[in-house]
Amino acid sequence: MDEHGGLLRRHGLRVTRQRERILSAVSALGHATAEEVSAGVAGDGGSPLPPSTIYRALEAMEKAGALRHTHLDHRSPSYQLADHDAHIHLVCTGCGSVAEVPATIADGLVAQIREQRGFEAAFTHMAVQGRCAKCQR
Amino acid sequence: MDEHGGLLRRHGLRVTRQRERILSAVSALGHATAEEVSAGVAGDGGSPLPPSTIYRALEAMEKAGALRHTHLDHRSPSYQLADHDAHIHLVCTGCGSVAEVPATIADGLVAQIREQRGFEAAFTHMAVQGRCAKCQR
DNA sequence: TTGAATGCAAAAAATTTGCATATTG
DNA sequence: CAATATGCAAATTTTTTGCATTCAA
Repeated sequence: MDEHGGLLRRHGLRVTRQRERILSAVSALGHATAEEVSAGVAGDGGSPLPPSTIYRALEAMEKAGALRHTHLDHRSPSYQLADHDAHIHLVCTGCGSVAEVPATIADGLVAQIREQRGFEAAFTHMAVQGRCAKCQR
Repeated sequence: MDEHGGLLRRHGLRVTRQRERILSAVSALGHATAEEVSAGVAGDGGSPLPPSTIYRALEAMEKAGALRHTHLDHRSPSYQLADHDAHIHLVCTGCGSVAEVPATIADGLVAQIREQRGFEAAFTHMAVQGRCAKCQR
């Protein structure tokens, strides 16, 4: 459960209890905003973390390459572990659920955009809005 | 230049000078955040608009269907005219430029996601991060 | 006239910064 | 020990709300 120390070390970051708790929260939630991380660590038994610690830790871990972020909904950035397989988020506008599909599904489209525009698109971790099967009924 | 009155009327909204100015700014900029709209209307000769007016007008116009929004960068929502052709934004992480490609380019991918997941994806107006041709060099 | 829209001021959220202290490597 | 990270408080920034007034239909 708490072998996030290795992840931190591997990315050249210091291993602190706060960052391990933050990583645990992100890992447990799959993807989380600063606020969700805050709520997450609040529920792990330890004392709550000040916003500055959370914001700075997320930023540092992202810069170091341990985390990535996208915008799933219409607000704050959501962070995930970076070593998670590359994928696309399917965000349902009906129920808010978030499913994932391997990013490779977009390979054809990426190639097409590259040929037509010379633009190298990164479909990794991106969010696509839509309606899930359940909400279409 | 200012026939946005029709657009407002068509969507069941009242035609006010403020909303016309806001629509002009959005239209001129192509896509704009609340802050950019604020700057835009400040530069049109008229008096500046208070934030509440801008936020409420954008929200009302979006709800009425005259505007749409996406998240181009890592912050606020960017609004556009809804009658703009459906398209995908190619946002360059290098220079920040935003290009557009017709949404139909993703038809194949949309079909694939529908078949595999039953998820009806709306690629319309979405943002895709990447590197433009210029920034790849 | 009457409901919708505005303007202003103030409140609430969300994010960032400065700095002294504590901690990791 | 030196560099990093933390905690706390306060400052910014961004967005929302209440309410009296104005305006479009």
